[in-house]
Amino acid sequence: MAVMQREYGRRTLLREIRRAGRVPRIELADLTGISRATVTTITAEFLMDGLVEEVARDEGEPDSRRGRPRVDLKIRGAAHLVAGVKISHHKLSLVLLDFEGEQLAAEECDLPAPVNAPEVLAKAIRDAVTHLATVAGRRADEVSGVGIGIAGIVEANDGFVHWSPSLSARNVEFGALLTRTLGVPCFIDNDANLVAVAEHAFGLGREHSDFLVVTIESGVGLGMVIGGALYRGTRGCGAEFGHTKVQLNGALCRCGQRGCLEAYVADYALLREATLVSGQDATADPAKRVETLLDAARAGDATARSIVERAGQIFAMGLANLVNIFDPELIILAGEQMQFDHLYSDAVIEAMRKSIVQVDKAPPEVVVHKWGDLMWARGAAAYALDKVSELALERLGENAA
Amino acid sequence: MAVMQREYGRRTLLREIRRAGRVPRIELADLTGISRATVTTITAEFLMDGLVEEVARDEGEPDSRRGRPRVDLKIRGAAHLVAGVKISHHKLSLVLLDFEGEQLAAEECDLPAPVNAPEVLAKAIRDAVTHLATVAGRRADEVSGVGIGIAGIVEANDGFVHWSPSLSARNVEFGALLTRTLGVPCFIDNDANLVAVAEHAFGLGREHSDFLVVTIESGVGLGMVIGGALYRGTRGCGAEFGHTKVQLNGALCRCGQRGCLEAYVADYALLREATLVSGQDATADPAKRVETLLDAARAGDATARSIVERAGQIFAMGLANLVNIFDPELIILAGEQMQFDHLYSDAVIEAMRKSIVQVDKAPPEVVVHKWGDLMWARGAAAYALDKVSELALERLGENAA
DNA sequence: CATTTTAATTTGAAAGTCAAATTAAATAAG
DNA sequence: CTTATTTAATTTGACTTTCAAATTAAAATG
Repeated sequence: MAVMQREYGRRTLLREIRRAGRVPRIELADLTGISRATVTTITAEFLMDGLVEEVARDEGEPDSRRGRPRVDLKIRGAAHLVAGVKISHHKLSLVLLDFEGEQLAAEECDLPAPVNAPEVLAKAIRDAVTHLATVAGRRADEVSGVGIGIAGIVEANDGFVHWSPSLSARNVEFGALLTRTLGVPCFIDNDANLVAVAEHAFGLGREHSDFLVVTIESGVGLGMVIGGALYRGTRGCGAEFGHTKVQLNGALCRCGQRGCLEAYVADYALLREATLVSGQDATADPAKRVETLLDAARAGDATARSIVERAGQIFAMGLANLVNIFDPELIILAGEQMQFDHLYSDAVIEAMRKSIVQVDKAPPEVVVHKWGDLMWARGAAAYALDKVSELALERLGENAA
Repeated sequence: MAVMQREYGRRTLLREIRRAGRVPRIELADLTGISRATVTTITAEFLMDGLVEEVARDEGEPDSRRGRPRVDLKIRGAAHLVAGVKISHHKLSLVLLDFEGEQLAAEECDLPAPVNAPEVLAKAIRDAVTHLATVAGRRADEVSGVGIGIAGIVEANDGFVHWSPSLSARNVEFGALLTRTLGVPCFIDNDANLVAVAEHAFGLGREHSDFLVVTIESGVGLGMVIGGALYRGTRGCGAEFGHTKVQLNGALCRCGQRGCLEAYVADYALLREATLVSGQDATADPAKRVETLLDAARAGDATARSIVERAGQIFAMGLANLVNIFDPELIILAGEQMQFDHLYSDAVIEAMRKSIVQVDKAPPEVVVHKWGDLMWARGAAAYALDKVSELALERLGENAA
C-alpha cells in the first residue's frame, strides 16, 4: 500500500511534466500539492531512468528574480519512440513520435483493399511501421509501442475488435495479433476515441478534464473525456454518436436502421439527395461530387442549399443533445477537410446554442480544430505514448522494489 | 500525504461496510486489498467513534467452519439521523432515516402554493422536518443532515439553484439559505440525480459502477453514475434528458423550444392531443384525464392508441440514444405511478433494443424499478447519508491528528 | 483435554511523506 | 571584490502508515 502512494506521486508528476512542457520542481510541488522533498526524490528517479531531463531556463521574460534560478524539467524525447497508425479506407497513415511528442516522421501508404483479413492488415501495418522507422533513420525494434486507430466497435482494454469496416472478420483479437506480428506492444482503439486522447494530450483539451470531441470523416464519431480520463462505456467500446436517432422512421442509414444522425450529415447522405441538383455527375468521385454540391449551395442553388442546410440543422440538433446530457465545458469539433465546413459554421453552432436548455450560465465553449491530414495517426500515437509511459512507470516501480 | 492514505482506507472501508450490510473484517481485507492489520486498526476507530458496530453472525447456513468465528461489522444506525425531502408541485414528501438507511418515519405535507419564495419554502421545509422528527420521537436538532431534491437546474456543489419550477426566484443560494433556516447541514440537488444516488446506495445499482437512471414524473429526468460516482456535468448541473431533441421543429415544449422528448411523452403532451379522444372531460384533473386516455387506448380506441404509442416510440428512441452514447451496462427506469406503464412496456424496451447499434454483445440490461411514493425523498436522504458520512470521516481525521 | 483451524490483533520492520535545516546558485549592496 | 540577501533544491530526522509475520482468541474435532 505504501508503494501505491509512491506510484501515485510518480504518475502525477510525470503527467504534470508532460502537460506543462517544461516546468521547475518548485512549481511541480505547488501544482500537485506534493512536498518539495518528495518532488526532488521522484524527479531524481526520473532523471536517473532517463525519462526526463533538465534544461536551462530560456524565458523571454528575463525573470530578473534574484536567488537560485529555477531549473526546468521536461520529458526526454530520446527516452522512447512510439508510432501511431490510422487505418482508413484505402490507406494507412502513420506518424513516428519521440517520447516528448515531437514528430520524427510521417507517412501514408496504400492498402491492397478497403477490407482486409486481419493477418493481411497486421502484416501491412508491420511493414509500414518498419518503413516509417527506416525513413527516420531508426530501427523498427527501437519502437516502444504502437497505437492503432480503427473505425468500428473496439474493446480497447483487451484489444478486441467486435466489428470494423476495415476487417473482413468479426470478433478479432486484433491487438494481440498485432503485438505478435510486430513484436512490439500494440494498443488499439476506436479512432474517434484516439482523437480525444490527442486533444487531451497535445491539443485544445490540455487544460480541461471534461470535454467532448466530435469527429467527422465519412461517419460521425464522438470521444468523451470525463474526469480527466477517456470514457469508453462499460464494455470498453466507444460512443456511437453517429447512430443516435434524430428522427422517428427517418432516412435510411448504412447501418440498416432509420433516422441516424449519420444518415443526414455524412457525405453519402448528401449525395443521395444531390441527384436532384443540376450539374451533378453521378459517375464522378464522391468527394468531387460533394464539392460540387457545396459549391452549388454557396452559389445560391435552392435545392443544394436545402440539402446542406438541413444537414447543418440536424447536426446542430445532435450537438445540442450532447450538451443537454453532458453539460460539458468544451466541445471540440475536429476535422481536416474543407468538405465539412458547412457543419462547422457559425450558423450551426448558433442553432445548437438555441437548442440547449437555457440557464443563466455560459453555454459550453465550442471550438473547431482543423488538424492536418495526420490528426488521426497522431491520436493513435498519443495513445501509445500514454501506454508506454504507464509501462515505463511500472518498470520503475519494480526496479525500485 | 500520509494522512491522505489513511483517509483513503477509511473511506473505502466505510463504503464497503455500507454496501455489504454486514461483513467480517477478513472479508473487508479481501474485498478492498487493504491488509488485515490495517482493517483492524481502522475499524477499531470506527467502533470507538460509534459509526460501526459488531453483530453476532446469524447466517442461515450454520457456517460449520471450525476455527474462530467471523464477527460481522455493520453500520450503526443510531450513529446519525438524516432526513430527505422531495419538493413537488403542491407538497413536500419527507423521510427520516437512521445511519444504516432504515426508515424511521415518512410524511407528506402540503405547500401553500406550487411556486414559492425561497424563504417561504425554506421555512416550510424547516417546519416539516421538525414535525417529521417529532413523529419519530426525536428532536429536530438530532438530525445530522438533510438532503433536498428539487426539480430544475441545480449546482449541487454550491447548493445554487439556477432555476426551479418550485421557486419564484432564479439564481438562489438555496442550500445556504436552508442550512441557515434549519440550523442543520442541508444538501440540495436535482431530483433525478438523487434517485440515481439512491439506486446506487440502496437500490438496483448497488453492484454497478456505471449505469443510468431515467425518471418520469411530469418531466423526464436522467441521473448518471459513471465510474462509481454521480456525474453532474462540469457545472454541477444535472443532465437534461427531457429536453434532448427528438424531432427537428417538433412539438412545442413547456421550455419554449420545439421537439423536446418531454413534449412527446409528458402528461401534458399526451393531454394536448387527448382532446380529440371521445370521453375526455377537459375540466377534469390532469391525472384523471391521463388515466382516461390510457384506458381508452387499452380498450382499443384508435386515436388514443395512436397518441400513446407514439409517446412510447419516441421514448424508446430517446433511450436508444443514451445507450448509443454511453454503452452502459444497466439502465434503471425508476417510477412510481401506473400512469407511466405505457412507457415501461416490453414493447418500448424492445423498440429501444432495435434502435441501438448492433454488435455481437449483450445489449444493456433494462430494469424497471417501481418505487413507492417516497422514492424521491429516499433519494434525497441517501444523498444526505453520503454527505453526513463524509463529514463524520473528516471529523475522525481531525480528532486523530 | 489436547489438537486443529480460522479470525483478529499485536509487533516490529520497511516505506513513504514532509517540515525544517542546510546547501546551492544566483543578484544586490557596500 | 566581498558580503548580504534571496530563492531553489536537497538533505535530514521525525512522524505516519502499511504490512508480513508472530501472537493471541475462539471456536470445532478427535
